[in-house]
Amino acid sequence: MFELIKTEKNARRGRYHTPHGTVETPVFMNVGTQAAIKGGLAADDLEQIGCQIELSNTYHLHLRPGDGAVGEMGGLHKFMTWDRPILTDSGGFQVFSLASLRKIKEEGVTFASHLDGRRIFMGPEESMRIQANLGSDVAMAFDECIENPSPRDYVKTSCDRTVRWLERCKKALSDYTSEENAVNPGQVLWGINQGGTYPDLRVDHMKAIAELDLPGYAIGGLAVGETTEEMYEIISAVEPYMPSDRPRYLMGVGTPGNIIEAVWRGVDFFDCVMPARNARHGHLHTRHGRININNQKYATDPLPIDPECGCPVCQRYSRGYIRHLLKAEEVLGLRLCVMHNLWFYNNMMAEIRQSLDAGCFESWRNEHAEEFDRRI
RNA sequence: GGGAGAGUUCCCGAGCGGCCAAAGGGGGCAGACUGUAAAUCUGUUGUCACUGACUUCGGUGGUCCGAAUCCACCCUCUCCCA
Repeated sequence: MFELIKTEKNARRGRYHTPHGTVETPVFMNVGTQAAIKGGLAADDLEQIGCQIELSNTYHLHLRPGDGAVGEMGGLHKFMTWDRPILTDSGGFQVFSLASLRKIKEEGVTFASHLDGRRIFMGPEESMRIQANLGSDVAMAFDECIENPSPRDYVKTSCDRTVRWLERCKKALSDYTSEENAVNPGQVLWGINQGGTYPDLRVDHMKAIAELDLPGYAIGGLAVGETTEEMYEIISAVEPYMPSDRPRYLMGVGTPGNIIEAVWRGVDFFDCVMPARNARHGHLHTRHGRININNQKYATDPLPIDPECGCPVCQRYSRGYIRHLLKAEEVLGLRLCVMHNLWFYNNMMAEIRQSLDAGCFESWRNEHAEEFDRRI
């Protein structure tokens, strides 16, 4: 259930209730695809970096260790000892990212497992079954994330199918969660909007899925090839048709600036692999822009990653030391960098919420949106 | 003291007369990354007045139109025999 607390133009300050607690929005979901944050962060670390909600993946956990195994262990929350909210992505993104390994039909998608090549069939029912076994608080609809740009005809065909898939998802999940031994009976389904870069197809699709009256809606299929400007235009085009009393989730986005701009346009939930992946590659966020800690100039720099940062890493370690750890391929280097970047993202969201509470988000945005994305 | 082998660009290492500023690794430097097949991938790595020129393959001479590659001597290292 979603509570809209306050708005500032299109931007929204809200609160989302799940069986595992409440999420203050706007929020960034920390990505743990295989039930782990890459870079060696443990559940305690997630608490330390201010993570409210974690995201895991249906396709990856189905392959390994198997959703049946996770179900037997009592579901994802118990499995990873994280008793706060979890959202699972449906496998729809893998239809895009593993495009060379899959075939789409009306019933669903056949993948050649990226691990061993064996045939994996996943349709709406399979995705819901898996997510029910995982027991996340929010299950995402099984969709096709369409690459941009794609031909209009193809996008239309795919969108129509995604609506039919969504109906099947809704039916299946409600069956599975009402089973006596359901891992998480309070699990809900969020729908996903598609439509490529065509505003009219986006709007048509959004209207169609809104009719299913789901407890949340996402915009998918963005940040997959189009320009940033196109992405913002699509968000603005779709937003008026998203139910205002339901959470809105922009999937897979993005840079700090992208997130700020999307909040400004009315989005509540975000997730992105960038802060963690970039961190592993030495690209770290500061309040004045992004640095590459691998650069020679940081070799003997005694300052923390960001002197203005309040994260545990910046209270203790120098740029010179962290650079050395990365160069020497010590896992500690990855861990410290990931902790810093995720703390930066979660803290940024906290600042956004504070400025919304105070009614000054617009000026906060004007001050920070561009600067956060700068490379320095 | 006698014999055998080796010395290549930051390192290891290929090359054995022209197509060699010199393969391939490593390391260095830089870039990309947006619902994670990503601790991955890409570029670059002698100098400069850079679509060309110059210097370089232990040293010094030499052969040849042309040498990292062939010859002579020298230096250094490794191994074997005394």
